[in-house]
Amino acid sequence: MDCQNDLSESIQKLNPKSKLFVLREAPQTLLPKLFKAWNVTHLVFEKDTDAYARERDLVVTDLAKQAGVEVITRYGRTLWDSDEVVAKHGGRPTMSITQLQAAGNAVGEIPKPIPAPAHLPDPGDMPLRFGRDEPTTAGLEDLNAPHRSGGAGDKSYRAGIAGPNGDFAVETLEELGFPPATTPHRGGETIALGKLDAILADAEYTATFRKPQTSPAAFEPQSTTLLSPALHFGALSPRLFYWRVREVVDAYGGKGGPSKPPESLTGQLLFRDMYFAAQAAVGAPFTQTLGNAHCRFIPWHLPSKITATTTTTTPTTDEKTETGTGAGAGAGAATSNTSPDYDVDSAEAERWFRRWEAGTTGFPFVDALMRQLRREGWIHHLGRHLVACFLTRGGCYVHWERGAGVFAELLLDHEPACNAGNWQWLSCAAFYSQYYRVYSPAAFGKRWDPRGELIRRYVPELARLDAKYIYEPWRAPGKALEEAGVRIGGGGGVGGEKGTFYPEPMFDFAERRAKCLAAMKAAYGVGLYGDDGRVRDGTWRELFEQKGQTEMQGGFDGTDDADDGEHADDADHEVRRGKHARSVGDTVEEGPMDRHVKRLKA
DNA sequence: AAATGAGTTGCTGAG
DNA sequence: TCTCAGCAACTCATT
Repeated sequence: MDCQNDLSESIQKLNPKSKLFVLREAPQTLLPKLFKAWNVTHLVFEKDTDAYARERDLVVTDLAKQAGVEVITRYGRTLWDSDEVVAKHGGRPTMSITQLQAAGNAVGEIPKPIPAPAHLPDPGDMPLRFGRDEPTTAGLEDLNAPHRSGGAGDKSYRAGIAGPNGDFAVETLEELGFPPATTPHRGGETIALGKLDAILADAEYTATFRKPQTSPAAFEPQSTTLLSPALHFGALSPRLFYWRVREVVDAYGGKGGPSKPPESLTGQLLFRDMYFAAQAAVGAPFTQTLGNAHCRFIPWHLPSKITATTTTTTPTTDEKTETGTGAGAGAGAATSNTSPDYDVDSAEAERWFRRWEAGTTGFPFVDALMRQLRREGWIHHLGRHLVACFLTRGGCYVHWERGAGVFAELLLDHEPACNAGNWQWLSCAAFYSQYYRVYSPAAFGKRWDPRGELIRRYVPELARLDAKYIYEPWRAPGKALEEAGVRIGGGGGVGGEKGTFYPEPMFDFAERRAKCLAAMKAAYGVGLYGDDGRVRDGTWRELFEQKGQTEMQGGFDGTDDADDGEHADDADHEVRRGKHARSVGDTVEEGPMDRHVKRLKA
């Protein structure tokens, strides 16, 4: 919204008669009517590699051809056209930064951005002498419903194609039924370009930027550029970013010279291209395990439901694209990693997942990051590493697709390709395999933030606790807790006296780390990938049971809910909705059904 | 072609 | 304060 309003104002500055004209209807039904009504000769749009976007753009292109409209596409989301990168990489996904660099270099030099127009023509007539088609949502639920306030629902469509005043205005949060944003991060090209200028003005920062050495605990100001949301929403061109950084880097004469990819600023853009190109090659299964030949099958808890219609298709090579928000009308079959349905194979893992999501794990650094994410829509990349490792291979052993779903919902800079790719990286399902390198929820934070300032900010319950104990408050002596006004207790909810209770850690981290390591070793030993038939039909289980492996889907590991044998049968089809917008303060209690849940498939 | 080194971002404890 | 081996050990790139 910030972006659309800012763009509209920029257009108006060039020509007061013009602006950004927003039409409220799905392009698949709207465009054919516009082609006729407005005598359209050309349709120009940006390519995209996301599964839904590809599907939509194919339909639109076909409709345009039928109407005799010439279609022109450009790619603006990446440094190189992802399809060309894939072509130069033999049609295979780019699975390492070296591969991306080699394929990118083979494509050619990264194009320089085209300057913005200096003037714009007047808009023509835009008569709307046709009816409005409703979005084809039959059988689809409104995924955003939980976020719309007051049960008002989405009023933006009801207002008509040209909006409530008939002036093609940008929709408002209120029309969409959303409450005011809680994030302090604002969008729009003007802000993004201003930020870029400010960053580049600091040549030392720009030229010597080394991502692994930026702090995940820094806030006000953060240690990285925070330009990822601008890249996502199209407020900043990655190629403009790249070339303006290059100018500074090339001119830099500081001691020790500039940093280089992959750690440098331009390196960060290369990683982005790597994920986009990987997605372009793999297609729809890239955002999930099932049907993904490049993603290891690891029998995590809380796996996505496998249904007859779960997509396993791979698109043909020519129409590949990238990322978008996927939140549009009709985002359907193809975007399945955020599918709300998953099997609760372990009530314990489900509780851990809920507490992770709510920021009430009892591990303060994890909770601070998750609460920062929920409130502000952004956390530092290394913070994402920690919480992702913790949820998957380094703690909860919960499926990365669950975490990716939560990130997809909360991140301002969410790119399906980067999100899925990074979750695969951190969970060691793909891109990365050193699973024995496990982040510690206490040690990792301390390294960057020994005073625990990030925790004090986002977990106010602990704000006054001595730095010595702030990462592990359960180890604090009673006296220290008392002085800080902290009470440790509860299973992850904040108790009656708001802000005074902080939960006990939900498990012994060292113990969980050891279990996860052993389970990862077993999974690597089995060596299945997502496209294996045994993943779909469930016979993968035999391979793991032969190895005596217990930490897996439906595995019995003798934990607190092992007393429900008589209910095992009706647990088989227990499914939980994956989208549940609980706020940080909510108590996450074990539901009556939870204790009945055991395993999903015989 | 087997072997070696490197891989954006682990932790702990010794020196 | 910093560096480094040890922990256990995976893939990829290069030779």
